[in-house]
Amino acid sequence: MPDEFLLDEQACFALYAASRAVTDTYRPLLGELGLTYPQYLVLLVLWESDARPVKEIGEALHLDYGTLSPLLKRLEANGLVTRTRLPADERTVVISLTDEGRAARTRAAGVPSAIGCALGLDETERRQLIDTLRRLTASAAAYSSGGFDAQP
Amino acid sequence: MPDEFLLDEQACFALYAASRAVTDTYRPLLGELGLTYPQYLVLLVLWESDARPVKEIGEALHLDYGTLSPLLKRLEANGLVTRTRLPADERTVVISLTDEGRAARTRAAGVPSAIGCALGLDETERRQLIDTLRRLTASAAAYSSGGFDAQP
DNA sequence: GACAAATACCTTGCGCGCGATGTAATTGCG
DNA sequence: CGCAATTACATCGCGCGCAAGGTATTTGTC
Repeated sequence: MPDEFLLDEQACFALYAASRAVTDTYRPLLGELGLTYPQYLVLLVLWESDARPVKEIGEALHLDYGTLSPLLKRLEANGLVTRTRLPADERTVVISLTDEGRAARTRAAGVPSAIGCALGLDETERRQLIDTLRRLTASAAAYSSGGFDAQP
Repeated sequence: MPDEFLLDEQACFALYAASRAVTDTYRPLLGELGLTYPQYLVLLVLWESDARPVKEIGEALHLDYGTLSPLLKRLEANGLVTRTRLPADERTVVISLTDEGRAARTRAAGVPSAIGCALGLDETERRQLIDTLRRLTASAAAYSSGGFDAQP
């Protein structure tokens, strides 16, 4: 049996390395738009459906307020989104795209295909990778908050 | 054709989310040992072969000096490694395990299997995931520094 | 209608991760 | 040999990512 501690045997390290390699690939592309990868993810969420409370963005991206609050302030400072308190509930802050935020989608038109090309996976592999990663994420999340595959 | 900008269609986001979910799973386990996940990775490298220059550790983990230098100082401050300049070449700093650093391997004995369980993948899936991620990482790295699958 | 609990968000602190810049030691080249 | 280029590492600044603690608003309960 191979050593459990061997770096190259570990799916976790492959995941960790791959994730950073992908971010590296995004960096020059998004840099031209003045965006980081997490900021781009927030825009993806808003391009799907605009004017969403911070909570919903956090749920979509699995990010908490501690990460999102300053990130959204930077997006606001860069003129891509606005932050408005909901009159019906003064606790919730709704994030909306500005004209420039919507225009950024056009400017980013080439990004998904460029990345798709850089990853070098065919459609079958891509589908299967997404499927495996989603089950892995769900399994890890269940383990982290429950001990095993238990209900809350 | 589905919207290229859809979050759930993107392998990159699945990767990003999975990577953080895995780190979340490690955190409580490594927290008991006073380690972070990147620090644990450095120890994995040293447990494989001790007394390595910073450069080699960086190559193994795909991390640069800007990340490693302060991280290794923290490991030193916590008594797990020593940092010694090589007499033959005063530029290179060799990182070596202390007794406590070697003992940490025993204390971490249960970590790999606990994580393996948390991920919920069978051996076939695990192998294939590692293989796909490695090819993806290599492809992304080639793209990032060369334009396409070119030689250096 | 008062008040405790819950909710939505913000701030602080710390550890990465990476680009940019700096420094000392070594190598290579004429 | 002399000196420029290279190498190995350190430092700084900034943006995450997350835990912990704080504030303001709303909801639920009596």
